[in-house]
Amino acid sequence: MQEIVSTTTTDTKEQIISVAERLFAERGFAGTTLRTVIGEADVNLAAVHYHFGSKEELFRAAVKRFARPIVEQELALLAQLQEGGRVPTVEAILTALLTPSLEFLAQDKELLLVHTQFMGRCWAEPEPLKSIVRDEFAASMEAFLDVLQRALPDRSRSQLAWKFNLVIAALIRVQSEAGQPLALIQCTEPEAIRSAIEQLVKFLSPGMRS
Amino acid sequence: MQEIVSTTTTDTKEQIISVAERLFAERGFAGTTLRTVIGEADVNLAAVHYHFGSKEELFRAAVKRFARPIVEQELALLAQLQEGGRVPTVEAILTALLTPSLEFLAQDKELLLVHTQFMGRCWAEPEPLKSIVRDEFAASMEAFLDVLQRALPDRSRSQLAWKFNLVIAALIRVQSEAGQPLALIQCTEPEAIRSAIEQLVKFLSPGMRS
DNA sequence: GTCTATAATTCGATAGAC
DNA sequence: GTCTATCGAATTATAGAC
Repeated sequence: MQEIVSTTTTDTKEQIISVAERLFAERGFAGTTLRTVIGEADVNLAAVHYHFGSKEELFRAAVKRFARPIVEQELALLAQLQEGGRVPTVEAILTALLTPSLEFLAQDKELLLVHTQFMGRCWAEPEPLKSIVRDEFAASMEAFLDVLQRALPDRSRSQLAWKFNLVIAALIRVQSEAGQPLALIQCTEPEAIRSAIEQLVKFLSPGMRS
Repeated sequence: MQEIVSTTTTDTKEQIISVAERLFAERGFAGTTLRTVIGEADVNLAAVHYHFGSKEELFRAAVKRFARPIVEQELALLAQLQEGGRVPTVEAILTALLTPSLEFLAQDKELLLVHTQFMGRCWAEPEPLKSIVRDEFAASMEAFLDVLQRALPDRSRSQLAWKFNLVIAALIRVQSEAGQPLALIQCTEPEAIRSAIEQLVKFLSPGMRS
């Protein structure tokens, strides 16, 4: 549908989202002012309202832009695991869940840290912002929970739900702390990311079965 | 040192902290205005600045008031585990870490949910607020990491550190989600809290050893 | 210690020219 | 689509009477 007309996306709208994403990640929604956004994005204040309508809609646009490719890849990996009606292992399911968030955007090292921190902080936002994030990932979350239920049929749905919740918590924590002194993810080299995913899966899998 | 002179603490300073704590928990620091605080606390705006000096100092006061008894009990439980030079099990260490945060304030059901959500959101606050929280728990965190190192002497310090980080993440998540539909903690009955701690320890312990 | 009143600033949003 | 200019409201913080 879209043609590649330039190597770098310097469109005003995308530029605003990129800066807002980073500031939301660092300071949260309420702690970020539109004036800071336009200052760093080098655009006019009125442009924000022209393109997005409001600060909250800008937040929604930022969430959608970074969430969609991740959810897409999560569901693709999950479908791949279930080809031919197979029931995947817990390890395979968790790997499919964690990989897109941590690896997908690793092409750009700076971007990965921004995105991971943005996602980490998104889950801590108060309503109605949290719902924006939750809704965007809802389809993927339900699909993973369904597959987990089939991999562990003798566990109750409610038990699987809160354990799954802790997996998400671990993912968010790893993302939030990325780059800090004693964090699991120290650098964004593809090899280091894959190693981190592997260690995370080893940490979490036994608990899912306990 | 202190005498019990009244059944309820209606002191202005304590009243302000109590309301601020709840609002910080629900909306975060930047999302909470002093005017909302004084409105619900039914005190004057100037009283906040008289007692605390600034909004940030009010936050610091709130963090200290709820963190100190928790840290105190954490360290007491840890010392108790090590009596006679024993090396505790991983399960015992994790139980000592999780219990005070989840159980200590369970005498007052409403207060427990406020405190757990406050602590959960504190860790998502941007600097310099996050450092206030981290500093308050630093002594306890280091002590637990030291004991874990003795319980698992063949693990590297850095590996223990990020795994310990995930334990904290699980605790924070359980606290943040407390009371919500599919959360581990649905009610604040002492029995339910203890059961939740037990399940959490079972979930996390195998991962610590993996 | 508590209050009223207000300073000084900053916020999100909008109007209207180009 | 982008800009300047500004509105109206909300913010933290302070001054000064009681």
